[in-house]
Amino acid sequence: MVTSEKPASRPQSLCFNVYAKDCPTRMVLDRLGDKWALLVLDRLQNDVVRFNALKRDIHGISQKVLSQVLKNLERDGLILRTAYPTVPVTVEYSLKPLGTTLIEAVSSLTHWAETHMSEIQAAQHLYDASKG
Amino acid sequence: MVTSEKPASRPQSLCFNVYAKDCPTRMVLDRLGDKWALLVLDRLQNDVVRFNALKRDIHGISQKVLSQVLKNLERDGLILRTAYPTVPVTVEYSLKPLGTTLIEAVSSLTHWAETHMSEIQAAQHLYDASKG
DNA sequence: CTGTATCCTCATTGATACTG
DNA sequence: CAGTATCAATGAGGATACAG
Repeated sequence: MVTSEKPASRPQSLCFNVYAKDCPTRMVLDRLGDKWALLVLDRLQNDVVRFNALKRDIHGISQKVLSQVLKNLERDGLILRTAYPTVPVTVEYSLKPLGTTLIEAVSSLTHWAETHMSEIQAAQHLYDASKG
Repeated sequence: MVTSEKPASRPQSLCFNVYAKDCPTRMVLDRLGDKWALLVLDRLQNDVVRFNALKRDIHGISQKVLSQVLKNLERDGLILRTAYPTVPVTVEYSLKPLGTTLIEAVSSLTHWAETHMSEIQAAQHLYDASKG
């Protein structure tokens, strides 16, 4: 796609180049865009949790999606997967330090959400009322 | 779905109840999950921009998606749409204060991304090498 | 210029069944 | 218990054409 080029006049506030596919911002947002990933990270924040416990706690997630999410998070170095050779096998997931720092960064966003949610809802009602 | 109930032992770090559909965190993440919305907000951070300028600057976005995104952001009270009755019509989009605060909150995430991206990539390479 | 409408494709997801 | 495999359905998103 685009390799560089954006209106040159203003500072690159979000990212060196938000249009580049390899932009860090894009990647983090993709990760957050996965609505389940963050719930998994959150659930692991203070606990070591097994696969089925995650599935049970994060209500609504399917087995397939959970295993996908876990694989991605593990690949990113955010969580640790530990398998014990019991019968049947036991697998535990836990947060790595990198995952911990991400959760901490995210909390500023959640704080924003809690603070401004009422404003957003008010704006939505206003908008809906005026537009039909 | 689930109305309450989650392992009660640990603090509700992310949200009062991440399983509830009306959880603020969910909503903000949904908004961020829309990969284009943030690019639009970013582009508006210091400028007032017209529709086609946005379309041109945010390379790869389609007309349809751009208009959807703009409508959502306007509905949320994050941006302001101003139409001038010229011929042909002129429409300008700008950031409202609420949108500005969101962008600021997001910047902590982008900072995390820039700081830790190399660690993630290293982890990915390690993972790919070990798993084939 | 600023959109809306339509069609179409492709990726994500859920459900289900099966394996080590 | 902890996944993988397969299939069907749903919907987001692109391309294109058209309208105010």
